[in-house]
Amino acid sequence: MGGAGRGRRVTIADVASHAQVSTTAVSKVLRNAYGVSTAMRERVRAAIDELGYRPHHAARAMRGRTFTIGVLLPHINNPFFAEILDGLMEQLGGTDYQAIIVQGGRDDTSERRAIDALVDRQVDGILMVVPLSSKARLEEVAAGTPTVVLGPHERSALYDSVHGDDEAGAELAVGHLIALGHRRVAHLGQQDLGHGRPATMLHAIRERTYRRVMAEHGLADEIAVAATAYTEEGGRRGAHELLARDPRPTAIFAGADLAAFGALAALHEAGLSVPADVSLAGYDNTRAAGLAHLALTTVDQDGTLMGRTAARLLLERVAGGRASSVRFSVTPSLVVRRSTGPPQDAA
Amino acid sequence: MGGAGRGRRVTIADVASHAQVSTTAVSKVLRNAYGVSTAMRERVRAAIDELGYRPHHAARAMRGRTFTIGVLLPHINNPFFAEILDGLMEQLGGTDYQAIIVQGGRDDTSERRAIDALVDRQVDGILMVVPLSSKARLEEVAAGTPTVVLGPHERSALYDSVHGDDEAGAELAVGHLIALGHRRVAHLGQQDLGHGRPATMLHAIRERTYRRVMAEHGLADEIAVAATAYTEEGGRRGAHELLARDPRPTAIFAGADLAAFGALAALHEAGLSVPADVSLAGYDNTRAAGLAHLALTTVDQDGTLMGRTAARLLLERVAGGRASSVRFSVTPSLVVRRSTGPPQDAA
DNA sequence: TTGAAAGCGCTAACAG
DNA sequence: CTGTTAGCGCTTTCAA
Repeated sequence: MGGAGRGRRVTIADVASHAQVSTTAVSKVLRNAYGVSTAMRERVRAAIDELGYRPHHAARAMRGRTFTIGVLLPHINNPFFAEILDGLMEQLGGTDYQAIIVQGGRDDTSERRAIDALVDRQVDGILMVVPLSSKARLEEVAAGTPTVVLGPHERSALYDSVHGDDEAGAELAVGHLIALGHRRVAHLGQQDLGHGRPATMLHAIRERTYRRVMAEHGLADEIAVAATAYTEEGGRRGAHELLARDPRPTAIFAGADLAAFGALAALHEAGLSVPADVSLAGYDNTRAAGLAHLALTTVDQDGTLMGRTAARLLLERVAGGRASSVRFSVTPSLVVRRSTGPPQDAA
Repeated sequence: MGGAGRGRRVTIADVASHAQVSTTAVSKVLRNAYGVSTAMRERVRAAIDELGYRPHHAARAMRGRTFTIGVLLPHINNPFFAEILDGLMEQLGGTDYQAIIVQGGRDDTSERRAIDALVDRQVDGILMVVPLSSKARLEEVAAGTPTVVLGPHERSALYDSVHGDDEAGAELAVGHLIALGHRRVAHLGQQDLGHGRPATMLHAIRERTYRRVMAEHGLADEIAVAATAYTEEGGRRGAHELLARDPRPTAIFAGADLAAFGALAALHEAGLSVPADVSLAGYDNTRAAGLAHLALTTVDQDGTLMGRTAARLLLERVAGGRASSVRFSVTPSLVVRRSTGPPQDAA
């Protein structure tokens, strides 16, 4: 059943009769609405405390707010998402809003189901982190529920966007490797999963930028991409694929730290040392990348700030204070550690 | 507001009139209840599809089920939790149930808030993963909502328990290190955060077992514990603390892989090599532990199975098919990799 | 400023 | 097997 044990639950009717006022009055006090005298407010509050009243969420949802922010995460195994969530939770801390998370999964069918679950539960706002769904689908959702999308570089009139400047980030990483003297720089990317809008997905932008920067340095012929997944296993598989080429790359730019860790495993398995034989750069600057024994060169992009900002924008939308949509871009920076160095023959 | 855009939302009344039946009939079809002819069922289903009807979650919650399973996770940064969740999602896959996740956080105040959020939203069942709250508090929740608790070794009449055999696991790890010839085996543990029931918490059991096994081998004087947190940073700090002792340990048993990774960083910073100078064992067998360049010896305990089982037990409870409570224990096994070896002087 | 009353969409008795 | 109807607890006009 409903409450925290036996017995009928306490309703606003109970509070009302206990405080000798109407249910309307109680409702108003609960919502901090206008038109309640201080005296009445006090009486009601006292009654609420005495009776241990808790609002019935579902009943509330029937007419008004749910005080819930829904968060769509592709999968919780990526530590970068944890940072985003930390930022969101921090920003939500002072408010009455509660975050609930659903996992979108690998394909856009299961993601759709997860988003529907949020919409069905009438969350007051939705944060979609790196969604696979098409822009049309996102706008469909955004038309009904305040929405912020984190990841894709899209501008929509219906939702706010928060993302890192993936072009700048990828350029930093690839540029760094080339500046060290590398020519055969390969890339570990992610396969397109959603069938919606590859061009604006962050993995596509990182890959495209890699290709552009290579070409700009006259290295178009050296372009080598393995498109797997931004996971440890994906990185490992992709790196093996890249290392099998002849001649093999002297540097690898992984689109995500997780993939870079997988690449480290592959390099180890191939008997190659980092950075002497192969340099390796990642993306996200996850906690693990900073650990001394890994010391991964990577692109930092402050996930906490992104999460905080997304939450702020969402709360603004929920409060109804903003009609126009907004785009927030975080500028990344390169963190050079010991996983990158000049190529052997140039040393 | 509510729906997927403009216009009034489709209700069972619309479906009923469109299918020329009563709302009761529609409701029954939706819930797969008894007493509906096949013909009517067909008609109703057709009407549902044609009108694009979706059940109103809040209205449903007022009277019946929410078809929601709430999951409490301490924090999403631990990859072992991702495995548990994978198991849960897999088991929920074929059903109408949706999982929503809330983050409990560091202290039991914030955990309480997260659990309340689940209870308030009238989830049909709750899975609490390694909760900090007291047993009394858990039972309070379990009295009102079907509950499964994953982690603590408690038996309660009100909820089901799923946990690894942490005694066996810790014994495997510590025994392995001692068998290799180590005497100064230290332990990286977790500080007690909740003020409820330290004795049954898995980190307490791992630590207690470490102490017991050491004593049983006549190594009581060599016991050394750093109680920080099961995180990378916690492991790093704790390991530095342990390594500062004189004489320093020749082996470290970390209560979690995440802490072991932090310890690897600390060892690297101290200029010590693994396993030549110090052997290191972890717990959980996370994906990363298996990567070739880390090759962490660790205790495997099949988080997916735990998640699957927890979900199964929860669904049984939700369906009301079981009165008695159940305890499910997963037997761990040791995965020996290259991070452990005989001590230097014994080699 | 206050309160009475009409629903929100659904489920579950209860009648037919 | 099918339909009628009374609420679930809350918010929200609309009067007083």
